[in-house]
Amino acid sequence: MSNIETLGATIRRLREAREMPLRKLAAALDIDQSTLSKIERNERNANDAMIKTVAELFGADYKELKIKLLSDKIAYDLINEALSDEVLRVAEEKVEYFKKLKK
Amino acid sequence: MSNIETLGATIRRLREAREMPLRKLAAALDIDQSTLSKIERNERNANDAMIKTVAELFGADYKELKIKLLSDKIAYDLINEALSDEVLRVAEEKVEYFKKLKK
DNA sequence: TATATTTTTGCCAAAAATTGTCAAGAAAAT
DNA sequence: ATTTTCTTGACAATTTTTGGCAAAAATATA
Repeated sequence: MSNIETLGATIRRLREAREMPLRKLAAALDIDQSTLSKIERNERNANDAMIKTVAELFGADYKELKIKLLSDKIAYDLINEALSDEVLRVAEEKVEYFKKLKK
Repeated sequence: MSNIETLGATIRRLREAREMPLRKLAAALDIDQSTLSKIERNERNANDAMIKTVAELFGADYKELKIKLLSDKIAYDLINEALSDEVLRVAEEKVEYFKKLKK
């Protein structure tokens, strides 16, 4: 299974599989339907509360949604960046290093 | 050589090696000295123009500074995130995939 | 110690980015 | 053709980021 699917595409896929209209999911998420439309097309950001609700509602894995939410953001920032590989490698080192420091 | 050093620490190290006061480097970067102080302690973000100037001024590698700038930001966002490893792995896949699409 | 210099801090206002909402139009389904 | 769903663009409200001042704190120098 591919992890490349964006969070927006994932939400849309889950929603359409249940033949649920935007309007209804938007209501469940307590946002305007236009906002949800944009989220599904990756023009707006979802947030933690939203993916939690989506996970519960559709029996999806919250962690997978979270990974998509965060990786979308990073990928978007790096898409036009020539040094993206090194950036991610160094970021990984830093995260590991600073997590250890915290303990 | 470790890549874990933050951009702020790097700038400070380069500056102090030349015994240059904050005030002077701040002037060269066209920002307030208090802002530079915060940048060196990673309380504020530097930007591309700033690292370009720093690279020229100190004969440092612009690309390395850029990598630090971007990786600092990502690492900071992920430091409190349990799923950081997966997030970075997926982000890498996405960047690769979407870069190909662009071509 | 006193003085000068450098660095840090807190605060504020301006600018930029994000968010939420509405209403109208386009697309799709019936 | 009518109804329903989805998309788009615009707007204000809110939040976040930025830049700069001015005073306090820290450091260096005489």
